[in-house]
Amino acid sequence: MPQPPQSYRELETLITAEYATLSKRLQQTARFVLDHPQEVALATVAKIAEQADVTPSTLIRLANSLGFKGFSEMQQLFRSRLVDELPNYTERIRAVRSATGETPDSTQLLWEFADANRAVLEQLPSRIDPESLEKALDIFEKAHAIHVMGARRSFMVASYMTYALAHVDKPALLVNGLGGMYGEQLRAMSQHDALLTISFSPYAEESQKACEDAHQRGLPSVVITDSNLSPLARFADVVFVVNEAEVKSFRSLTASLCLTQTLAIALGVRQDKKRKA
Amino acid sequence: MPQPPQSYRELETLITAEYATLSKRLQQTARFVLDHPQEVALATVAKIAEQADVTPSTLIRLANSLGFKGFSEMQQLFRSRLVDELPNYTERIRAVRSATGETPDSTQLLWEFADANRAVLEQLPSRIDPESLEKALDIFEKAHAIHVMGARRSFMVASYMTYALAHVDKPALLVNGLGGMYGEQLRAMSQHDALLTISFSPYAEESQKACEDAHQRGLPSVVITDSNLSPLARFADVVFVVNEAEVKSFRSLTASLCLTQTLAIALGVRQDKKRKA
DNA sequence: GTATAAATGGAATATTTATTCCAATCAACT
DNA sequence: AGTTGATTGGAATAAATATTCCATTTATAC
Repeated sequence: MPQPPQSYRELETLITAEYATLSKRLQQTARFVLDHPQEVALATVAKIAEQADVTPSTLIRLANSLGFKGFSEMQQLFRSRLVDELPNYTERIRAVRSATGETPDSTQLLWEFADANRAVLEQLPSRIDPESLEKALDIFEKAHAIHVMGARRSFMVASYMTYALAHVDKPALLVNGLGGMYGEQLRAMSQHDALLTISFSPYAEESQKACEDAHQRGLPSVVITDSNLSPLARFADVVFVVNEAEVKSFRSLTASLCLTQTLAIALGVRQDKKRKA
Repeated sequence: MPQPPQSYRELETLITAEYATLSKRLQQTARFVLDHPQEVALATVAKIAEQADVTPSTLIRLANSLGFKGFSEMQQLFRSRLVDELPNYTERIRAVRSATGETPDSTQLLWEFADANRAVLEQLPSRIDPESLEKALDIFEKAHAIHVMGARRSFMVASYMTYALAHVDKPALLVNGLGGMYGEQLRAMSQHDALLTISFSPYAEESQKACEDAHQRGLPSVVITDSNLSPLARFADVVFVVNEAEVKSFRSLTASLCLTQTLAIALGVRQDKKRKA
């Protein structure tokens, strides 16, 4: 291997090509460096090795087996990539936009979506009331099981929440309406459970119904929606209002997802603490 | 000078403010570091000193006189600037974090998630190859119907994509494995269809199988995954590698969602154009 | 199963890089 | 011009970081 790559892109290609011929540890390492180029660019061998869960020697060996004289030489390529790619974000959007004129070509769309979602995420945490967060977590913690309801566009968020809750060992049930059994699934909620409903305009009939149902039966209920005036708001014990991004009249769900993810993991953290105590 | 700046922006302000009070050599050095932040982030003291036409000691002295313990500490700020473009934001996170007792853990988590996802979205568009985007759209446009496959964590993305495609009038089928019928659903793909698979480590068996299946039957196939070395990559006609955010070992799906959303809507735009023509 | 080669981890070492310190220089004031 | 105090350069030292080497483990072939 006398000819080391001269650019990051060449390096990427080389690693992909040679991957199969590498040993187990070297594969693990190769994979890590490709997946965390930023880390590799700036950290020390020891730090990177620790994060990749290998020994420093292995990193050196990887560099050597790719034709470099040592790790430092390889690191240079990762650094050059950082510098080359350093984008002034808004400038690049403008560049993409003007280069394509009026036509909404796919790359420009991608920039716009990414930017819109990014902006939404920037605002989200300061717009969520910390007390509401804690209150919602109280409800979830006390509940035996959490039923999660979301129809149409919101279904995805509900399904993700159910998945995440399961991963922090919280019994969670997705109200999916399979076989037209929304009613049956809702009736299955016990007095010790809680309901989380995600619903955006135009608020699906089923979601409203679920929320009202829980309210009448005295079940604790948390709602994620898009306005304080949402029909679901008045039935809930805790309401989260999230502002979603919109591009070309397509609304995204990034903020809601970020919030549900936080709820799930914060719940996990709480449960952990409680168990230890 | 007991309080060193915590972010690049703060540093910038401090240097500007203190500039007049600095000695001649220190002014020269300060000017250089502000004008060549990239250089300062990556080079060694000796190299920077040479370029700035001062001695290494001077650089150390500058760092010290700005409140840093040493040059390395100051360099960290230049590096962080290289990595994330919005020092304002990370500064706010640090503020939330350091306000001990006042802020509940859940709020801090929310800030961290929002930030991690934001950072990912910032990088996404420049890491997605425009050609791949166009190629994927070609495939989708030609396909009679698009089958969307995603298991476990990726299920949500698949389900969203199916929803979005339906909304741009593209026939889409979610391979959901309901009733254990993955095999049956996959066999139902016709020669004129296409497959979109979303899969992340640890790659679900079913997703790998779906992808391989399509490959063997000669169906066009697009994959969204987390590494060039993903087992699904070699079976696909187009591969999108997305870097997802990770907080407390919980991975998010923001980037994948943003990409799928873009694909769906870009497809919608294309179809619109074609219809008009 | 045993022998042989390849791969691995980790401590020892070499190298690079940052920092300190002091003598020399420069500037300000008497 | 001479004295004092701050500033500067550069060599000496300390710290950090990368690399090498070898004993041990793991895989491979017989």
